[in-house]
Amino acid sequence: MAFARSGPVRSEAARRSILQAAAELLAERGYESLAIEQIAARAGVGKQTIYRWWPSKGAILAECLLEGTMLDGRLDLPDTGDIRADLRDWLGRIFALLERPEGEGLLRALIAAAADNAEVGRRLRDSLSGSESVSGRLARAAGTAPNLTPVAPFEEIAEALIGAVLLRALSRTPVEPGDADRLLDAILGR
Amino acid sequence: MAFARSGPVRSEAARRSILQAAAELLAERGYESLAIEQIAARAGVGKQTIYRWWPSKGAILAECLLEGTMLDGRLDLPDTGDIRADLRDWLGRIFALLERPEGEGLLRALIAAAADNAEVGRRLRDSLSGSESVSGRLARAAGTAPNLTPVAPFEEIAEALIGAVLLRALSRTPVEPGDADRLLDAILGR
Amino acid sequence: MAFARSGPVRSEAARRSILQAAAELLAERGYESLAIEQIAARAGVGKQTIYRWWPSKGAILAECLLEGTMLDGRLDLPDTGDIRADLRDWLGRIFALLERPEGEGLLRALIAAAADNAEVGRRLRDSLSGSESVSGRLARAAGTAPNLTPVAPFEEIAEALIGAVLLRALSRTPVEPGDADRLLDAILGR
Amino acid sequence: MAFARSGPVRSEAARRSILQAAAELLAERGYESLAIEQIAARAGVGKQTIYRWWPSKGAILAECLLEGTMLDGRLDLPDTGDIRADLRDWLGRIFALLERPEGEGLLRALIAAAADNAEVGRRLRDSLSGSESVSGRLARAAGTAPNLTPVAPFEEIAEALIGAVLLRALSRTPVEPGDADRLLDAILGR
DNA sequence: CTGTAACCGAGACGGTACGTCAGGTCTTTAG
DNA sequence: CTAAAGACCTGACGTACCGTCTCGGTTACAG
Repeated sequence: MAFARSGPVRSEAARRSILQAAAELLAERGYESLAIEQIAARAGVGKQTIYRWWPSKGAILAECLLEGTMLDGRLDLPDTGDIRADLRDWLGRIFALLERPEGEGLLRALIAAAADNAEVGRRLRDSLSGSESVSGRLARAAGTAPNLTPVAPFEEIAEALIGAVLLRALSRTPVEPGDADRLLDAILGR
Repeated sequence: MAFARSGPVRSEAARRSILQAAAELLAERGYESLAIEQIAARAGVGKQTIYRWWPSKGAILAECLLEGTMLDGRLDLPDTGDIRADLRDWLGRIFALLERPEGEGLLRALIAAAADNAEVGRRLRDSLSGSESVSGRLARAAGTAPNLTPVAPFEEIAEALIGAVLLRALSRTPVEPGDADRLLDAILGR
Repeated sequence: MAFARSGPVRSEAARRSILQAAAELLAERGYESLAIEQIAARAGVGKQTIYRWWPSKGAILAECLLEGTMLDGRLDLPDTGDIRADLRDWLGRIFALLERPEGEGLLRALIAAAADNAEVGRRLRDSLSGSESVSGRLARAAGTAPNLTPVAPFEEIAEALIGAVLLRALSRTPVEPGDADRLLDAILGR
Repeated sequence: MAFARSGPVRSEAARRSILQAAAELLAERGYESLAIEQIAARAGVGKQTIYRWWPSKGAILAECLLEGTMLDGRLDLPDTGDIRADLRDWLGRIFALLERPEGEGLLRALIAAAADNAEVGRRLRDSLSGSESVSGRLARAAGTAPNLTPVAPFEEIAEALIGAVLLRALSRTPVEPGDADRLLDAILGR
């Protein structure tokens, strides 16, 4: 019988160890200084084991995002029925993350990763929008929510909210109490 | 007379040549692959002349932004008196930039630069807002413009607009006709 | 079985290529201008491959001397039974080397190397004395050779002979026919 | 009046300061690590002042040797009438110099300098032979000294003595009591 | 059971770029 | 007009990682 395969199969332990190490090092050193050799060393793994399965450090980070190794669900959009409250809660948690230096650093590292890896760019957007997208939630809520303009262009609103957060991180604008609320009011209307 | 200094003075020709080379290479190769040695080579300058005056490649790019070597005024907010039309024009030009691959690449490179250099982050924000800030213009227009909600939180609106543009570049969302208008309507209200 | 070693092994081809390149460049450029980067370039080898195995350029040259890459046996003391004739032959060949400009240059380069690397100093001395030391040969010959003062202090004689050669090279005294003979007569007695 | 010279003349203070600094630094750091910039700094002089008057660091050292800035007469051959005693005294002082680490270092530095600068080579030889050459003294003594083989080839003997000293320094052979005597006996005969 | 093929860790290899240092030339300024 | 100060270009330094490759050792399926 041809096409038979033999030999051991990909080591799940190595894979998880690599993702873990990559996530830690990204937060510690930023994207530019993140080195494959360091990942390999911290993960206790040969360099070739990384190159065998991922084409670039960006790809490793994309997989981290996909698995939630990095932001593990902490930033998902909740769903209590009150979309406005949910968004307020969600934005509040993101701004809280930005207040801590390591949180801001992590977000900036992710932005850098997104800037040179398309997959990370897409994943980062999805990841920040929670498991269910912000715009999707807005659309679903449109008919029922009493405190939301019914004809709002949901995609654009989501884009603006997330974008504003990214700009915050990039420009190092210090976060002040109430900023999240003001942003939300500005975009959703009062 | 004490405290007298002597010796030659900083070469303006070298300085401009370096900024020019840095801006070109950033557009061509992106931020991560941008190498000081290449800048020096293209500028026809010794490496040490760069290290003497700038602490990092980020600092060079920040100075480029400040001088307008990079986006040289192409993205300034115009001022015709009609703030809504001005914003539409401004956003339209930014989206037009994003449609060309090298334009999108340049913006992503700048984002990467901003992500690891605070000064670039601040300058990028100012640079995108034009010589006069978007929020400033919004505030000034508030009393007079008939087509603008008078009590709008201008800072937040500017943040959202610019942020949305950045997110576009990061997530590689393709630009389609009318996108700029829809974004503007979504945020300023109809 | 524990304690097993794995991984690739040192490349013998790279090692020999580096020694060869170092020997050539030393003769061409002298010791001070001998650059590790040039050795790496000429040997077709990465710089790190040199730094991995040798701590300094002196160490490379010491290994050249040890392997005979540099003077490859051309200057060994022969052994015909007649120690005086052997020494005359040996000194003659050294003086012949000094007559050619590249030979003198090579010897001066070696002296410079010896001056800042102890190992090269020792190896140079051994190397010039041939595989079997001059003083050893003198001692063995003492009982049997009819044309040699029996009680001669062999170590010192060897030292003086080799030293005189070095001084020749350093002071650029031009070599003239009969010089080798005169030196030998002066030191061994007539 | 034609051919009149104007302006200040070469500063003797600067010249001596440079030679002094060069001599000190050579002893401290060796020849390879001896840097023109350091000489300029220690001498309190601009680099250009050195380059204006000397073509290379070797030339500076040659001038030091000529002026006696380096070994200032300490190693001159004395003249008591007893040539053998004089040589013994002279060799003894050289070996004493070799026993101290900084003395050995200085000699090795001078050898390195001689190896890449012809002028230093010649000067070093003369310098070590004292203000009056060893071979000259040997020749003059030939008729009168009772304890010296009258027909000795003086040039070669001087060459051998000095050469042996150089080889000592290069090969780091430790100096032991009586070495100077043994060398002298070996070469002059008993 | 036993081969054997693919995995694993380790790490050497030819390279590129780093940031530093010194060399030697040139220009500006003070005296 | 000299000489200091020091900016300039050049080029080597020694280090960190790149991505590829080669080792032995170690599974886990195929026969």
